[in-house]
Amino acid sequence: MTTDTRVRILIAAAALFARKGFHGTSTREIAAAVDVRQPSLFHHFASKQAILAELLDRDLDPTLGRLRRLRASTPDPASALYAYLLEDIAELAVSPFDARGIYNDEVLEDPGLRPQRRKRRALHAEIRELVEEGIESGVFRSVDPAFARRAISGMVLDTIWAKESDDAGDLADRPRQLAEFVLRGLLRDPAAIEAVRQRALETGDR
Amino acid sequence: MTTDTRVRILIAAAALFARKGFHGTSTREIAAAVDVRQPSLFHHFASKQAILAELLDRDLDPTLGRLRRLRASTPDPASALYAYLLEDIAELAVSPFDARGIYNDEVLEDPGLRPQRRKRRALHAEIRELVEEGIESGVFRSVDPAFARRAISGMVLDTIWAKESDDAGDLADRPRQLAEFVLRGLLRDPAAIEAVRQRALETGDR
DNA sequence: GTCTATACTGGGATAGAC
DNA sequence: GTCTATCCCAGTATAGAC
Repeated sequence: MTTDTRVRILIAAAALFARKGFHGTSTREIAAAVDVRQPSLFHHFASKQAILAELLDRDLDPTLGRLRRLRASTPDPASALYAYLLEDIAELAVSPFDARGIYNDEVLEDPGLRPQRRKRRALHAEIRELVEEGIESGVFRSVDPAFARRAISGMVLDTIWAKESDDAGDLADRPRQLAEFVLRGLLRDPAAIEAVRQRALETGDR
Repeated sequence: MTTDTRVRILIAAAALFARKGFHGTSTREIAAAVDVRQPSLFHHFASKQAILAELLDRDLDPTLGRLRRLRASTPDPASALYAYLLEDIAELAVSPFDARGIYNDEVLEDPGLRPQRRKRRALHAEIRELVEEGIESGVFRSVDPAFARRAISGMVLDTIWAKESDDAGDLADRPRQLAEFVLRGLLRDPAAIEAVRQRALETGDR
């Protein structure tokens, strides 16, 4: 018994969205990739947009959950951020759904994707709060939290684009590299990074 | 005498591409924004893609030029990178052409945009080399240069997205914040950042 | 250099049989 | 749950008058 057609549609659509964008991908292409006829898609999803909505949900929901859990269980904002970045990048790397095409902000603008847009905002707010906590407690430099949040999102996004790029480098080490880079940019005392990583790994492992 | 229609098309198209993406923007919308009929566009540009191509050229050519000039005139890679980031972000902020929509990699894949794709690769290569030089000379930590290049691109891209966002923070200070963040992530000795900034400003000012 | 009219294509989605 | 057939619209681009 092969994988659920519904899931195969999601996987194929995600891959195509990543390569050609949402608008640049036709339902016919998705259908061809799944090896069904184009109208069959509409038995599983009400619309092309509904496919995207489910992809977004399947990425945003667990990500938001992870971050909130980490924030609750890890008092130190620096370690929480470090652990979040590790987990997020690692998760993106192993997910069957290629996330590279679903966060082009243009597409999230559509009124039909309001719930997803709200979740994404919530995620951004959580990260931003984490940065603010770090600044208030004095561990982070006093950067503009909005800027830091954007820088982090941009790096994460662009890092996952490296999935199959030619100049990808050592992919397995990417989560750590990213977390390290971000924390170094934020920490008032970069030497503290060893301790931060240590605490982050402790919380992550249990 | 109002601005050249050709230029007004470029400005309007860039703004729409930024908001809705290339595929998500129709030539009708562009025409409406310029207040001409849709077929009139084709007097100025051979195709919709040609509009995008020119936008890319107008951004890539000067950017690549600036970076190469800086590399030639600034022996210290750390300062060169700092100066480049300052200039690049500042330039993006004042450009009449909104650059946010033109670098969705999906769209650069089209065979018709090969020249632009090549230029972009060249730009990436230059940045990567800058990072490599910094590592070889011992000023930068030994990060994966491909990763660093991606992180930088991602941050720049996402930073310009902040142009009119609600949580934009202090926009005027963004170039410095970005350059500082990146250099802190790279420098082996973060305390050296003062000297790096100093040298960068000297080269930039003349 | 801009217009109107229109050709042509491809895309999303539905109807209804099996 | 998948198929064939088909509708309908939106999109790019061209022709040719002014």
